[in-house]
Amino acid sequence: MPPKRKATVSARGVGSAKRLASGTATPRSRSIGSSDEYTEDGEYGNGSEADGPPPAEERRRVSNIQKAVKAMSVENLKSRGKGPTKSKHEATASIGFSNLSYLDLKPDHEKRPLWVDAKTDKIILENFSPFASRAKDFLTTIAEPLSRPAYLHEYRLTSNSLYAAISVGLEAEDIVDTLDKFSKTPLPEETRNFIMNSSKAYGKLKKVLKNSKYYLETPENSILQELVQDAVISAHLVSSSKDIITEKAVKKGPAVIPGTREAAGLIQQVDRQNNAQSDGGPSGHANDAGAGKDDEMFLATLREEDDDEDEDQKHIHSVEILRDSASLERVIERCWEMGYPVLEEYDHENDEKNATLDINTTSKTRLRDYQETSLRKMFGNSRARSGMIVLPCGAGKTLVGVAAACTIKKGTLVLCTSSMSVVQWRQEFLKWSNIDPDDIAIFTAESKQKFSRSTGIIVSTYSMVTQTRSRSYDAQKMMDFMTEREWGLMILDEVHVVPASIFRKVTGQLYTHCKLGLTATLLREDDKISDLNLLVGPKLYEANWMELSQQGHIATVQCAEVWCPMTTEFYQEYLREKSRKRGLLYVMNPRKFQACQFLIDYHEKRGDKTIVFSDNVYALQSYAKKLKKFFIYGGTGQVERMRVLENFQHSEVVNTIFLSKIGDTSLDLPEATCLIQISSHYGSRRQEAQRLGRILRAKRRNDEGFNAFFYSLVSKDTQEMYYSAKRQAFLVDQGYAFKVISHLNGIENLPGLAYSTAAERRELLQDVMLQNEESWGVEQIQDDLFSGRSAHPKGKVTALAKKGPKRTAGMLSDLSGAQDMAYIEYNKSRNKELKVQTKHNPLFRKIERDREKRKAARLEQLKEVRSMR
DNA sequence: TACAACGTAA
DNA sequence: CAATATACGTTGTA
Repeated sequence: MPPKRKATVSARGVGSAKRLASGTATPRSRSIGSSDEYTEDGEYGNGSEADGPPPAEERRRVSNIQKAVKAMSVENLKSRGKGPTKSKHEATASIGFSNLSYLDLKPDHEKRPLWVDAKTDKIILENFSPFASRAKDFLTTIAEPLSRPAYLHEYRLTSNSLYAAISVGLEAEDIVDTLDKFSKTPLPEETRNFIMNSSKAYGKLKKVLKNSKYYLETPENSILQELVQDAVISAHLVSSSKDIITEKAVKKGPAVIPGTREAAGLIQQVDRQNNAQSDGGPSGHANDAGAGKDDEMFLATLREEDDDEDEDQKHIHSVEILRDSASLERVIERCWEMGYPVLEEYDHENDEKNATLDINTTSKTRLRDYQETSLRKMFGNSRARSGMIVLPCGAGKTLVGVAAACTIKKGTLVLCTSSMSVVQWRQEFLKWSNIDPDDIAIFTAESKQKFSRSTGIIVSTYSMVTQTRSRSYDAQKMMDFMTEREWGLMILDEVHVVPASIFRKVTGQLYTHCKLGLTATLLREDDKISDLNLLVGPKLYEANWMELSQQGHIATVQCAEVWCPMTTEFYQEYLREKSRKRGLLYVMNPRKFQACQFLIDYHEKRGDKTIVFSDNVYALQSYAKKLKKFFIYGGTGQVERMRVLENFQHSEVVNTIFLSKIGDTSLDLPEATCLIQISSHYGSRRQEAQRLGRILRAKRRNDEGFNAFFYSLVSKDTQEMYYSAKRQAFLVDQGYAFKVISHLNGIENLPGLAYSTAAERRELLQDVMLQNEESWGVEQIQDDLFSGRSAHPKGKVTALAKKGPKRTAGMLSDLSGAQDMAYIEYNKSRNKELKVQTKHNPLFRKIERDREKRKAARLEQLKEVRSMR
């Protein structure tokens, strides 16, 4: 049995955060309140550097990388191993890898691109090696990419990644041999054993759906015997059928993915199989200078695979699992623990029971290389394998989904996060495939269609499917329709949301043979991301952002972090304030506002379309109002939203809009080319990546020398610095370099620069400081009004009560105030005022509700404690 | 339109 | 360190 290893998808952030912290790329001043950087008059402390990438910064970055590379050299490693403990520690900390000095180098190590560290199962790739591109293809197949910046890439071998490799058709021996070939040192024994042992049982155990029942299936009876003995597993099996069912196996042929060149008859069958393995990188290998004997040998190794038409697979043994999602999940998890990863495969070609859907990609549809590669991983051996495909925003995830559906040709279910993307998915299906519009239906609150024929596609949202409360009649009808049939494929858009407690129910509620998860950011800040392995399947493919942008599939982005010093007044208050208000202070920092104004002006003059993001609604509104730009946030009505977006895309006048986190996901604005972040949610890596994604599909990306811009405005010497480092971790792993700009050239000369006098700044500060208290005051007033009113009988309160809400509304618009007040401002109509008389104020109802909830929870706990005694 | 319920963050 | 508090966003239903 292989040693137990925890799947490590969620661990990726840890390493990168450490790397960032320990520095090298951009030196950061983290010293909150260090007075040497902060000058009294609020001027920029080190304003000597020029606009754009400061050369000094750049040089330091490069030299740091060279240092890191040097640190990996033989001499260094050898000497360090014998050196004092302290330097050993330094080495480990500064690069983030463990000491490799105990390894013996092969004589021709310089040509070989890999370091393999047996202790951490990490593999380090020297991306500057002539063989790097080949090694990369291989590594993405067998290991998890942890980080892929410019020079040193980091991968990790996990049981999960090996399992993915084996299920694509590689064999353990091939992996070991090839790894050894690329490695600078002889492959460590532990690593060799790990690969051989853990892959022994891989691909042997499958979860299959037959007649709306789930089974565990394997060709090796002994495995099943062992599993049935296990207490956990047997508890979740259908008790009546604990006996093992044995059947004859069915033979199958290879699959063809529509939309590929091969489907168009351009490539021979034989070549295809080789390509599937060796052509992993979209770049191809034509530009490999160092191609030589080694290459030939390497390619030969890879070609050998795939003749695993196993003759011994004559019988299949299976047991039935209980149907609820918890049981399914537990059984699969337990099998993993016992060393038998469960594969979910769908033999769609031989499925006679479910009707075949008439769908194909249109003749014009051509998949890009990387899309093809990802699909090959899914349809590796003529069956459809469940799993996840990770592609950056704007890289055509939808097309991958459509192509997958076209390959399986069975009833398909698409689940997305919002009803907006539901409509988009349907449009994409109609665009890329020849599906009959009658066969593709939408299931949302507004529209509950069905397809008329025996099978088809339904697009819906997660919340629609996982509704716990009562449903409308139509919705219930529709759910019944969906739960009682078997689906060939379920596409899970934005799959990173699935592990949430509610959404994970979908996998148990709906019968699907195969699941495909799509996402750009396989990240959550909690530890639930690894649950996806059990819920949908392994990660089949993850694209490299840098490579896609080099090939022009997504825009090239210049990322910059603009350091804005706090003004004296603001910083004093910042130091004094606790917690909540601090955030407001560093967002409203006048220097930040000026930087924002300057950048907007600069990019408008260049003809860019700019989006400004702010999480804080107060800041959003005051920035936008001061700069006279449009803004959209949660409280903005649907009509207003559409109007602003329409104008932004097509009008020459509207070149800048402000968005709250409403714009983080599923907003398609191909016009946008520049992005400024003024406030963001703590250290959310996912948010950062998704915001960057807004400009990746820029229409103009293929123009000569085109660059999109991504700015993060950060108030210097505040907590923001720390968060911003965390946020960037993911993008840095993807290879993005953040430049630090500490002075914007020419900002002093910008006409109409806001807050340029101390008086103005003081006024702003007062507004900001008042903001919280006033909003508190308003609450008090409402409380008074509310309690006063409710004391009176309904009819009597007329004039006085009517004045109440109006007065608060007036105060609010003056202060452009607290977030909760959006409600009042939008409810100025007479109707509302009358309603307020009879109804409790929503704010207080909510508070009351929450209080009750907490009380109930406490009582519940008390009861539990008592019953335990 | 209001409400309820939920997700996402450190 | 965990559970909690919080603000903002979303959805579907009445």
